[in-house]
Amino acid sequence: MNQIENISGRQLEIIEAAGKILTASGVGGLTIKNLAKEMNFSESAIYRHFPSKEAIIIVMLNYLAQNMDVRYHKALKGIESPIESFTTLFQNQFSFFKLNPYFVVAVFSDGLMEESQGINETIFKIMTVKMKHLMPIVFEGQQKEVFINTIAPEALTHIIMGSVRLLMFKWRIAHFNFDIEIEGNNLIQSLLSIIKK
Amino acid sequence: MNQIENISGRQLEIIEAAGKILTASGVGGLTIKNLAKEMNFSESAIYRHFPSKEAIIIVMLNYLAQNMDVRYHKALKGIESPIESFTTLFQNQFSFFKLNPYFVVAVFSDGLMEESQGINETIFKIMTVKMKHLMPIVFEGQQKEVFINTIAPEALTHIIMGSVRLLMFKWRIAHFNFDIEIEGNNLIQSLLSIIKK
DNA sequence: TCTTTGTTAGTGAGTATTCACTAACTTAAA
DNA sequence: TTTAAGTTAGTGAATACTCACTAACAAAGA
Repeated sequence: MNQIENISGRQLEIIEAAGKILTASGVGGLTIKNLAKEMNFSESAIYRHFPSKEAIIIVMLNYLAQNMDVRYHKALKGIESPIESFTTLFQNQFSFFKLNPYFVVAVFSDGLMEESQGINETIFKIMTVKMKHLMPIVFEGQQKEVFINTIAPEALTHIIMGSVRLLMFKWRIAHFNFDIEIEGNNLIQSLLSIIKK
Repeated sequence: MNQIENISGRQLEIIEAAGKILTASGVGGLTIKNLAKEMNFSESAIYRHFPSKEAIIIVMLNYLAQNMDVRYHKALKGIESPIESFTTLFQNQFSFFKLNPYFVVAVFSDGLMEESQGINETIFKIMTVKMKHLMPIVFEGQQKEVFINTIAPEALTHIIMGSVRLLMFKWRIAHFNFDIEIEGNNLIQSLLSIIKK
């Protein structure tokens, strides 16, 4: 889907510093000044590695999206049962979020979005990556009659993604102060108990 | 729940101007300068009516929350059936959002949230108002065995609220370019077809 | 093996712009 | 004559970003 981005070591460090700031202080804290402070060098040095703040965010989101896509592919490989696929997909997602909480901040923050068309498109791409993996699972589950058939796959996918997003949101406003893997698993079970035939 | 706020005519005008800006330009566009321009007077005149920008947002959110609470009460009065209550609650909500799209921008924007404790609390209060009305409907539906019982009412409420939130989000990033009442009704039907026993 | 030349990754000072907010003044109505 | 509601003209702080400059290193030619 996407060509492999060539990210230098320093660029990766900067991205990780940006993530650290996002987790700690949110979108509002992500300034060039704070980024430079986190990297222990001057503000202008940032611009040796990125042309703009927008570029930093876009590269960061792309890097994470790519990471996510690869993880999903690996995790779902060889799994046949839709229920197992469903469970694996979300378990994988929750453990990824646990590892990279700033991803949640970035993707679910509208502050980032409004200004830049490029950032907007990248976030949209991430939603698409997620859909790309979830939809076929739901569809196949309905075909094989293990998931309920009384509702269109798009509608079912919407409901599933919405509840997952809300869990993310709650996790974020709780400042990541509960175990997203445990709560995520609870949600998976709740969802399955509803959509299983 | 909340004492009636005493809002002057001018204050209400300013709140409505803020709403107009939110709808058109999002959280980033809501500045005192833009607010003054929308009101056709100088920036400093705003401060004749509000002590701070934060106060404007808080009063606005409180006003909307109160409005919402009253509407829900009226709409649900006299309805017995949980399914009808459920449908009415969300139809009411979607028509309210259609009338006040800026409410969606305000409440679902994380940009607003981060900065101020006061704003944070007000948004939390709004979520509570919504929960206050939805939870008893779900609970009663489960008691009367018209809604499924295989899942805790909290979990069911979470899934419902998540899918509604996601619809709001989609509506917003589509710049309000579809009919939220129609799509909302579709969602209500989808949800009912899942949670009805 | 020097020496020239170019590159990479940094510095610190400064740019224009935007932000919320304020002091001092004016005007008009009660 | 007091007060409410407006004006003009500012403030300081923060923002992303640019500028001229430099130390350290790499490569290539004499």
